[in-house]
Amino acid sequence: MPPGRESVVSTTSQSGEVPARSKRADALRNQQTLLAAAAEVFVTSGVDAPIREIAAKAGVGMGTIYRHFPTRSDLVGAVYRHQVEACAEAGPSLLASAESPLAALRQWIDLFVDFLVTKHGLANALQSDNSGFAALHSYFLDRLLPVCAQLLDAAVNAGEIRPGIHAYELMRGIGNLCIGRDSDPRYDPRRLVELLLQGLQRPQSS
Amino acid sequence: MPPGRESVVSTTSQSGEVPARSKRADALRNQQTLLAAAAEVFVTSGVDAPIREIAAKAGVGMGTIYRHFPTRSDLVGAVYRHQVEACAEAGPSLLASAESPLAALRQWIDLFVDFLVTKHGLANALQSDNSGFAALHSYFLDRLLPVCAQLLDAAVNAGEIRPGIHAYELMRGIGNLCIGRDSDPRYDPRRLVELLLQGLQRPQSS
Amino acid sequence: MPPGRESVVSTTSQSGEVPARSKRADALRNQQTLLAAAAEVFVTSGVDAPIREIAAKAGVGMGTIYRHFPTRSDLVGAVYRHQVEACAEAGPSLLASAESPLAALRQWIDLFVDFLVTKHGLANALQSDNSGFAALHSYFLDRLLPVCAQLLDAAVNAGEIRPGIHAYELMRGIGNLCIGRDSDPRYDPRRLVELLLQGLQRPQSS
Amino acid sequence: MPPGRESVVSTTSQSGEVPARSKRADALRNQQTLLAAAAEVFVTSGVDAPIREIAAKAGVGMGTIYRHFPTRSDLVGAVYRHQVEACAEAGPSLLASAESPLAALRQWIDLFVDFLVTKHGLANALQSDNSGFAALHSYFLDRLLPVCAQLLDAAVNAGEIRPGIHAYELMRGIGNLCIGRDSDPRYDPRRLVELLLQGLQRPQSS
DNA sequence: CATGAATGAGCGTTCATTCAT
DNA sequence: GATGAATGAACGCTCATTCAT
Repeated sequence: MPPGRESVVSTTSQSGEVPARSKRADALRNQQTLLAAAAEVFVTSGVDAPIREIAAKAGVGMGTIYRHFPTRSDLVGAVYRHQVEACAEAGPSLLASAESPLAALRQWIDLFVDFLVTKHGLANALQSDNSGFAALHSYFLDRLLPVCAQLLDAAVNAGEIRPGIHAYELMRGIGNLCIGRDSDPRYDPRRLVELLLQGLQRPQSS
Repeated sequence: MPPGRESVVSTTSQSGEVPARSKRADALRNQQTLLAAAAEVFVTSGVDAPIREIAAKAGVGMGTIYRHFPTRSDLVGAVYRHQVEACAEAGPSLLASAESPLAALRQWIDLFVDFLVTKHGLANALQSDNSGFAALHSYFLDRLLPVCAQLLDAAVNAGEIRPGIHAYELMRGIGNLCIGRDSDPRYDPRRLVELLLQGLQRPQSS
Repeated sequence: MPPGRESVVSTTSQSGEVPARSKRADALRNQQTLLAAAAEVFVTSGVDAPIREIAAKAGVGMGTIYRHFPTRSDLVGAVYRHQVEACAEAGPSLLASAESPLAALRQWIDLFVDFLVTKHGLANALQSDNSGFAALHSYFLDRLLPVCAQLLDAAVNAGEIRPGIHAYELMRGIGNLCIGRDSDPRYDPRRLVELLLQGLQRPQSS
Repeated sequence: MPPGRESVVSTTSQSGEVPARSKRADALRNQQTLLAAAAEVFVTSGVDAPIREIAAKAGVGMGTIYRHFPTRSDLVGAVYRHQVEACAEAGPSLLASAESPLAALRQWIDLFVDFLVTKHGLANALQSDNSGFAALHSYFLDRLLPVCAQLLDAAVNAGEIRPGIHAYELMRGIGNLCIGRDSDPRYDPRRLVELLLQGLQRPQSS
């Protein structure tokens, strides 16, 4: 039978699984090669890069990619899963360690932006209406939205920022701000994201 | 089926038009038809709509479009030129009439956002790395950047907003915020743009 | 680039239509080339032949085929239209000229079989559940079913054959009998079709 | 292509196997599972079903199927062997028990049609020019042709039907008539097969 | 000048078949 | 032997762009 096809969400498996089948070793190595290649291609050609290109870069057949990642977003999801996880996990711990909820939020957003800006076209894909990315979109939201919401709430409760903005809106705003040809010296997403944050801060007039 | 319509040549149109300079008139009317059609198509199918679709709507051949607008962005630019002009011209007059430079800036940005959000996919196109839109990008910048910069400077000089942001960055930020599936109830670009503005007003914080 | 495709041909064109647009001439010639090529390919590779193969044989791009015949069955239909028409038109005239309705039916079926057996895979396609052939199926039925029904009715009314069989069933039966690798010496569709006819004839016991 | 692999006909099959070598038991059980799975899949997806699907249903690897049944038709043949056998064996006994050779033939054909129409796509496959089915074709013919011929001869000798049709032709005709989308209410293969039979009975007409 | 027929690169996707484990 | 991962040919289809008419 097919081993597991639990796609996007949680292949991870950090529990010390025994490789049920030695076959797995090969396949796993292959997966790694694949993910590495895909990551590389994504950087240069964006997440919309032709499957063929990724396959070529990885030195495998296209079929192999389809086998491991039936959907493009499965692939994208897998490529960035670690970073998404890291981002998600960073939320609570930042909240615990930072000197204030707002500081935590700011640091977390920094991670998030880091993530987005280094991945060519990823932010773009997050808002694409392309159905192929539906799963990816969901995955991101499912995983990160609660984290962002928690940080936001904490900052609101601490009176550091005004209420009224939803985590979804904030994340998408940040995502959008990170869209664009990488490293245009005239446009620094971070500066704009920071403005957003300052716009959220307490005392405001009109 | 093709209703056999074959046989001799066609002697072309010798109805004795004596268009003094009808050439010119014709061409102009054609352009108008074209622009109207394109505008219409852009609304429904976005600015990436197939050339064919536009040509069909206009009732002209694709070649005609290519002749008048060698590049897709030439076409898009032409279609929205009026509005871009209006936006550009509104800058100085708002500055003159508004109660403060910041108010003028805010109103101007509102116009700009209006423009972007109502044009399906336009904001998207503005940041696309698709080479076909390079000229469009330039056009927008050439025309609107100085206006925005002027408003920005005025507001800075009036002490209403902090210095340090460049008009380019602001415009692109706003442009990016306007990207997205139209009218997702959970995401309102204006709210985020407003945050950006508020972020600019703060007397300095971090 | 296209080598030379400026063959000769003339397409005759008996009605003295003025060619609305000289363009038409080219396109028409192309259509002819296309139909000829398709016909040829259909013979050797069946009506399921890859579009590419047909395009190659015709010396045109695939797009050209798609333009002229958006659907595969459009192409097949076009290729065989003449023959279908001939078959359809033969019905009434055979009925008028043959010595009896049954004789007419028999002769008509002969034409029909002629048509089917010479077209590799056509009979097959007619019963395929492949959605691409839906239109083809309809076309055949629309055109030939009434003709067959008329002949059938006449023979029934003349008391030459028993009632009870529908034209659709008969046609499909004949179509099915004509399926198969062409010219297997051990299998002659005509013989079986003739048996079918004899089975229909009047006096029958059990 | 694969050299000679004409296994189709007689893959062992003795019933009372003593699994002297447990290997054997395993392999056999495997075969059974395989055949059961294939049969099931054939019903739902036709005999052209992807190998993968069958392998999945059987819970084995595709390689295993290829080992046991190098050719698709080997598999199809194996799946339906029992029924083919039953059909083959029914011939002589029907001949012995029926009230007349013709009655026997009719009943036998009924069995044959039963067999064909209940197997999704089987009739179709029997005449397919797909090389993968060549062996299947042979197998059917080898096994059933003599039976049919015997029945036919008997009926001819009894004066019940006209001579002149060969068993091969009759069988293929019947096979063809059974091709088609299952259970189209407008087309009943049996009715046409019956016509064929009646056509054979006539004391000579045309 | 306008037209739109033609081109063909490019993409996603499927699946028979092979072969390392 | 059994497995199923890998391969890649093959196909349908779309559309930007060119160019003969």
